[in-house]
Amino acid sequence: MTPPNPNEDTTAIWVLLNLVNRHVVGRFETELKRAGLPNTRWYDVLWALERQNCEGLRQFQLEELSLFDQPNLSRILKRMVEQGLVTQCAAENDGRGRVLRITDSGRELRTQMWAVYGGLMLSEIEEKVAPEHLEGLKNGLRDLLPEEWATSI
Amino acid sequence: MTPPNPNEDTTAIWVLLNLVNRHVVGRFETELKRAGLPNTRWYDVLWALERQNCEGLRQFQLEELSLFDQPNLSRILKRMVEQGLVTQCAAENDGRGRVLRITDSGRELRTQMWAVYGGLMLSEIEEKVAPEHLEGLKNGLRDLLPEEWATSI
DNA sequence: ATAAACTAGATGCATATGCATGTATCTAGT
DNA sequence: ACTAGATACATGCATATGCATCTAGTTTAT
Repeated sequence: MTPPNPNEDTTAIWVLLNLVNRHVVGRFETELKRAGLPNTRWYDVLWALERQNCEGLRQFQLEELSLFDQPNLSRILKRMVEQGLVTQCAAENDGRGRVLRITDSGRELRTQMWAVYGGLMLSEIEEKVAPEHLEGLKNGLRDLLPEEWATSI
Repeated sequence: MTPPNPNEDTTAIWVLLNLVNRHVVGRFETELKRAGLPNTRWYDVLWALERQNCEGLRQFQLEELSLFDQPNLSRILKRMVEQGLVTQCAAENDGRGRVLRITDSGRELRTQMWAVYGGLMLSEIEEKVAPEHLEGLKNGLRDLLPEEWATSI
């Protein structure tokens, strides 16, 4: 009837995943907010667009790269456009589509954010994980993703 | 000015943590919802209370064990009480306090949920993590938590 | 004994998220 | 050319979350 019970390691990992996510993401959000900066999701958008430079990204492509679902991304972008961080132009060969590009002001904001964001990656991750756990952590996390995703990281 | 850049491993771990959390937690929520059951947070509350049996837990103690912040827990409990899963009695020696206990109906729901929840722990975690990554994953995740927390898992 | 500081928990409000649906455009089959 | 179905994106709505604040009760210091 009920499935066999998960073992201790499995339980520990599930609990740890939840705690770690809450704690680490929480630290990022708190510090960004304290610095008067937008949250990590905005950073991800800015960075994804900055990497594309002037070529830009279609909205559905950005969606695949980000953790947003489609309606949510749509709204976030609206606000980012309002704040002049991102431009949204009609796509050339698809009347439905929008091409997204980062603006200079968006680039500037991302750089500002990186000072905090990058610093947190150092202090909350790089300095914390013991070298002997590094590979296992990285590969173990990859194991947890569907194969389509894991290969790209 | 800007801090030194995090290395590749650090970046990979940060990205993976986010992806894994979204994917794995998402699977749990989806499957629970599909089965017409409440979400993982409710499960955590029920399980924490069931382990205490008739002794019960104060609300602030439950808060420490759970991922809720205080106002949010307060509201969740209200709904769980309304649905007869949990009782909230005045604490004996503290006029401000409430003692929480799980009801029979709460126990029953938790058991039902476990059929899905435990099964997902097996299929999404136990079957996925390669044995050689297990220790590194577990300990690496522990490394990421503040010391006060990590010892108890 | 009493005021100040603290703790437990509740509530209001602004924002975020998830999901269903809507609209416009595109593609394919006939 | 025309219709059926798919795709890109937007919007509405119900719920969840985070944060500030409120109330009631408790502890501490004088």
